[in-house]
Amino acid sequence: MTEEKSLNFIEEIVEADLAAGKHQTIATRFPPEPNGYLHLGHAKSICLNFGLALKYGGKTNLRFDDTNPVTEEVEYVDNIKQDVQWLGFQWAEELYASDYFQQLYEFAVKLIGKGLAYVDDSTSEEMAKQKGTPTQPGKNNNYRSRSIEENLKLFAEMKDGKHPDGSKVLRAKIDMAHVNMLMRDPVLYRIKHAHHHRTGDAWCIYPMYDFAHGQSDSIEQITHSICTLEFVPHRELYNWLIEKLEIYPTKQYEFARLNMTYTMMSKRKLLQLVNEKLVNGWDDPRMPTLSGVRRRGYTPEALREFCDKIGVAKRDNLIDIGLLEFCVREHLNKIAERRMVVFDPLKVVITNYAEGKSEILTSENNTEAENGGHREMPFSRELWIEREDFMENPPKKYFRLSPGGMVRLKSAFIIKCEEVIKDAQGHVTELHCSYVPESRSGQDSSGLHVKGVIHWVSALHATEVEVRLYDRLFVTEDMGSIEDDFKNHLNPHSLKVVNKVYAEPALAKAKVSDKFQFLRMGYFCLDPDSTKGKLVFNRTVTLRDSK
RNA sequence: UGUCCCGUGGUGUAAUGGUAACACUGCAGAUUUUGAUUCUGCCUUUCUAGGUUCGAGUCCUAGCGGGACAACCA
Repeated sequence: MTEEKSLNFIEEIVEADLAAGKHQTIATRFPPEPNGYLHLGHAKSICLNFGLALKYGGKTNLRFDDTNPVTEEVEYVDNIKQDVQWLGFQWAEELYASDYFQQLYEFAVKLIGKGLAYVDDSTSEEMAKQKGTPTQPGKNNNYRSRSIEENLKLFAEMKDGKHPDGSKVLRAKIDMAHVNMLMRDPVLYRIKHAHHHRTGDAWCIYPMYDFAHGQSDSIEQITHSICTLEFVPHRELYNWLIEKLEIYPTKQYEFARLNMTYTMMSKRKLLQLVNEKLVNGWDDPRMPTLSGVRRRGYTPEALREFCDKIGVAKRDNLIDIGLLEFCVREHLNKIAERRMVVFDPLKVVITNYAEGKSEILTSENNTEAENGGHREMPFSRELWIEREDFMENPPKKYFRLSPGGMVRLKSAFIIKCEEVIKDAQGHVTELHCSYVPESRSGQDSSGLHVKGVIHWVSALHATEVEVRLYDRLFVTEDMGSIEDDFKNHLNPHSLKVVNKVYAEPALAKAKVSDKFQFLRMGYFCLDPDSTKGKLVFNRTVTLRDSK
């Protein structure tokens, strides 16, 4: 196979490194902080990191960046692991930055010993003031000139719990006038008398991101440490620490994070939606979380295809959510069995069909699938059709049912509308139709040609289900550009529940997360809220509509 | 009035000094027992100005535009 696909800029770097013999094999890592659920932006990162290792024969570690015990929880750890596996990837090792706390502590001592770190007693307000601004240099304070011995002693005291939260920090001693704000003596360690989900109460000082992430990369001998663009300014510090600590020189590379129309990827804001009950949990099918889209009915295959299609580059982007939906439809079209379900029922009585009679017809499950097979559908005198599939005064290009008009009932017969029954208000309540017995699907000898084909369900055999119709979570296309509260942009119609939807009997056998195409209505999957008495289906995505 | 990153159709992404292309979207048509799928066609592109070069989307300079950076968050 000679499929030629151009490389993204990171693949080019990897290939160049491999070609130059810089590495024999590569190692990447996916480093989530366990303070929330994974979302579509993480999917991009996961596909990139794991994809690279798969493509070039390396390995990928799953490493939890758990250096802030106050926001992190095991619940998140468990769900993150589940999401990564669901997406279809397996990590080489499951690791935690907290595994390295002792090592990190020793790194800090080494830095102090080299005169490259000091204990600062300033408050965070004072430190902010001394730091300057992007256009003004910062100032040194008196703590900066403490002796190595004093720093060593004080840092040990911090570790031993002799000082309260916020009273002291350990800072790198770099340059308070540096043009890069991150190089103006960044905080390395802070005191937090907090219980950690893994290390318990063993520590009361915790390293900051900049003193944990790069060091963890280095300890694991990660060859390519890939992160998003907001970490570009951190790279200088990342390299400085590796150099001063004299440890394995991992290289950091940055790519542009995923942004999508009508949604939002901020973990902090997603948490807010959950906490304020504006959605029904992290796995609400409207959420851009992996657990949300999974419950919605998206498939890992579709997500991986999507990540492949959006590419990897360094410029800011806003991906049309329609592209994700395209990928979802593309996959579901191949794998989802078809079923007939009537959402807004209108009764049809077949006047020339014997009362009490019924017969079994068959319909293909999926003509797109290799061995899609068939299912049985009962047909009888009284049927439900979609109210929308009948019009009393149809426009020219309408080719469904109208008075005196004919239509094909999918996988069944051609019927003709003979009489429209209305109530006192003039509301259509029922249609009386005749059917053409020799037009039966597969053995049609009627010679009739009708353009319209509609779905239907036998009223006698229908099973009642609930359907949840989802729309975009936000009404604003670019949520990154708003200046007011993001909650002002929530779509009030993002969820519409339709009860009493009539489904063909074959659907009653559905199991949770089973995926179907409801003919002409969209793709649906069975929600875990379903009970024996009542099945609940989520609309994953509509069908393309070119009406 | 700083430093860094980035500017290619409507949206993404390619083209690695040699004919600007692929996908999505949109529009038009064909096929269709799903107005789906499938198929065909069309619309629409290198931020600006200089420079290097036989030749620049690509290299250089400047400008313009967008983004990032002043958490004891990651």
